[in-house]
Amino acid sequence: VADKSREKLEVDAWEAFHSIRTSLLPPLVRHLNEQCGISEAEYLVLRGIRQATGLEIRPSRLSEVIGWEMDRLSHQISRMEAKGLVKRRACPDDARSFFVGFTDNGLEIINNALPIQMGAVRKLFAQPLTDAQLEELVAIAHSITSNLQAENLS
Amino acid sequence: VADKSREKLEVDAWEAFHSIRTSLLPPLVRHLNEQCGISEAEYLVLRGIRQATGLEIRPSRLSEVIGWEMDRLSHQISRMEAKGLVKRRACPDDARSFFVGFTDNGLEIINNALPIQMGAVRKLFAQPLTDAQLEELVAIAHSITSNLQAENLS
DNA sequence: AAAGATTGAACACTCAATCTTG
DNA sequence: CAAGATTGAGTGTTCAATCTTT
Repeated sequence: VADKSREKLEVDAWEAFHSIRTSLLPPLVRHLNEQCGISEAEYLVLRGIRQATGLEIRPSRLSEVIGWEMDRLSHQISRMEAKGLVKRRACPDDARSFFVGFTDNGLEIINNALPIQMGAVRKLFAQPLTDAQLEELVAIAHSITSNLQAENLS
Repeated sequence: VADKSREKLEVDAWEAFHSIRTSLLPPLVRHLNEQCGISEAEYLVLRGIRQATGLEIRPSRLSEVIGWEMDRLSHQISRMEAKGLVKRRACPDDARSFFVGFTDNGLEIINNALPIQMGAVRKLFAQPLTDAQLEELVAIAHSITSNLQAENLS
């Protein structure tokens, strides 16, 4: 009986995790779109660049910061450059690389979007949870990512 | 000081939630692809159909079961029909609608994939967590989705 | 008009192959 | 050859518009 209830618990928790994803992300993304005029991908890239000290950053570094593969980032930067949100600037040290920086419009948009999105996350994600639940989420994520290093699905 | 630590907790928890998403899903999807030859979208649709009693189901019902909008599902069914994973069958009651069912190949694939994917989820997601943590995830999801009904980001 | 479903365009992501510079 | 980045094709997702049947 103990095994059976553990199994049900596992399935329920997995579905719970997915229900958070699927219920929370769409309204957040829609809100970002309507209030700030940018997509989630554009938001993540602009936020990543803003974390850089000099308001510009090399793509390989940016890909680490936001956890994307280079091919994904390269496509996204191209689309955003075409839209006038970011611009590429030559890199003096290494001719293979370059810097990505904001356009004036891109900087204005992300400065506007950051507090708006943070407020929305707070309202929809954090507000209904207790301190203990927030702490537990951090612990859970740590357990899962640690275990991931060890396991490899063969 | 209390407000400050609550704010940090909220940001940490939000990042923790995302780190689960971004660390767990890619290996699971890759595993599904390599072991079963299908994508995540194909898996979700096939699993949804298998939950139907008669091994076939109407699209509008399927869209509720898996939580997708109809346009997304319609595109996906078309691609899967072209690949020979599912087939459309006329619906006698209502000429606007139809039934989606498995092809022989589609049924074989999902019967093979279900236990494989469940095992992978168990190994990467559930195994490192305690019973209490799994229960907490269910409670957290419930709090968030309940709150979502009340809030609307104006 | 409402319900069930589809379509085409725009945007996003992944894979494998490629190109250039170090 | 390694590293940094790009490209093109294939797949997936969203939005708004559309079409048919009820």
